[in-house]
Amino acid sequence: TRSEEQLVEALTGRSLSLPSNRVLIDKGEVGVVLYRIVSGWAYRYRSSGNGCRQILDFLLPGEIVGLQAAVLGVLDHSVHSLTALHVSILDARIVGEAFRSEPNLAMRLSRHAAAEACRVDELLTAIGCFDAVGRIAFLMLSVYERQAGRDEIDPLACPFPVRRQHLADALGLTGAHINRTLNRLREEGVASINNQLLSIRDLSRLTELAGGAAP
Amino acid sequence: TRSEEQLVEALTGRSLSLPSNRVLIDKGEVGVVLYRIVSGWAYRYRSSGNGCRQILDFLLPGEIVGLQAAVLGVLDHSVHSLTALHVSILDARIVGEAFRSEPNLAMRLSRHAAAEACRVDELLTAIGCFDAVGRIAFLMLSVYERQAGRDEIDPLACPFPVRRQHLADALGLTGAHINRTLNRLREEGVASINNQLLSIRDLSRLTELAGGAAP
DNA sequence: CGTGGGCTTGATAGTCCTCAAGTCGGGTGG
DNA sequence: CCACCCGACTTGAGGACTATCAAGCCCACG
Repeated sequence: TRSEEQLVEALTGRSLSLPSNRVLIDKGEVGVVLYRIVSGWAYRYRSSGNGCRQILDFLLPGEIVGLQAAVLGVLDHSVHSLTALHVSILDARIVGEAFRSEPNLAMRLSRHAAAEACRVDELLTAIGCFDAVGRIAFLMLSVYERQAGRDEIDPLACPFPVRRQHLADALGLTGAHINRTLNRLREEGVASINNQLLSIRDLSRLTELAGGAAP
Repeated sequence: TRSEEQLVEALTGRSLSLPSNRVLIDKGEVGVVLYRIVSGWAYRYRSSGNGCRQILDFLLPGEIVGLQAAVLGVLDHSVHSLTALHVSILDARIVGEAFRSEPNLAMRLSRHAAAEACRVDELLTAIGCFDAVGRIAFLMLSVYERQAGRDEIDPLACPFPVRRQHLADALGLTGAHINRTLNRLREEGVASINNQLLSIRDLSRLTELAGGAAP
């Protein structure tokens, strides 16, 4: 991993800061750069002809943005900043180089891509199989567990900078209905979102609503 | 690619035949084998706690099954045969070997995985953004274009061995509603499914219904 | 203090689901 | 060869869930 570090450093560019709600990558861009999120959240989405957009995944600090573009050549989705965002810029050639001379690094990148694909599979399953309550419960759990896997997170104060409209676009619902459903979850003492913080009051109940399957 | 072939052949096992509607891989299996579809169709799906399943992707001849398991270690979804199926068996170590000594092969496998992920992104977008007509139109187009990209396909007789229930499970609808919507598409002269064959009568209309975006 | 964006809430309508019964075709056993 | 049977497909009526549209609220911000 010594030479890996050298490779990464050689192809690491400057960093970039962005306010919230800005374009990081636009659909169709050719994949010449990769980003690594230093701080802040982003999300990737597709827009779909009829003016509606579908959020495919949320991207948290530490994650790589634009891997698909580096492998396939072009990106089929866009990426926006969700919060203020700070990213470091990598040269996309790092992927080709990794495959050529750093198999372990290439393997790790592939694993990252596979994990990302896995999350999309889960989201698709949630949308296809659950009603509004189940979908929201699923997303809450997913976001919570992703963060808890890295840091120590208080279930009653888990960072959750996702707006109603983002939830709606991610879960195939409308903002109005997201709101109603959120109210129900709060009234029933399951979970609530306040001031960009998620409070999980009844984890087992939330898990049950989300389909029981702990990813 | 000479040595690639050697590697592939060295790790290619027997082949396997399966009737329709059988388990090829079960969720949770450790990824020690890969399959390459010689003939027939399969689909991969997740089941979701409440007894419902979500089909994530259809797998056509020539495609690889179980890549994710080979990269991540375990599989988070199951794979069933849709029609009678004939597959050849590969040793999953081929993936590790490819990364270690055949960068081009590894790259190609990664591209395959990325294309698969891309299809899931599209399906998720269709389910999140379209109503029943749009979703069905999307799936018809997707399946047609995947086949037309490989073989010469008659738009009026495109192989489509997908049952109502499969459509329902893939598109987040019920079999009954799939049927009604299929009737509407047929009556309006857009497309119809008969005897496992898809007939596209009005391609531009179908494309429009599917969101206009030609993948 | 005005403004704008996000949040809330209500009434209405539409899409889609549920449940159930009935049809059709192909395969099986007598 | 025919009766039977089963799975897949159809179709209908009623109801549940969610979208739509619109209005009002609230806070942060200029």
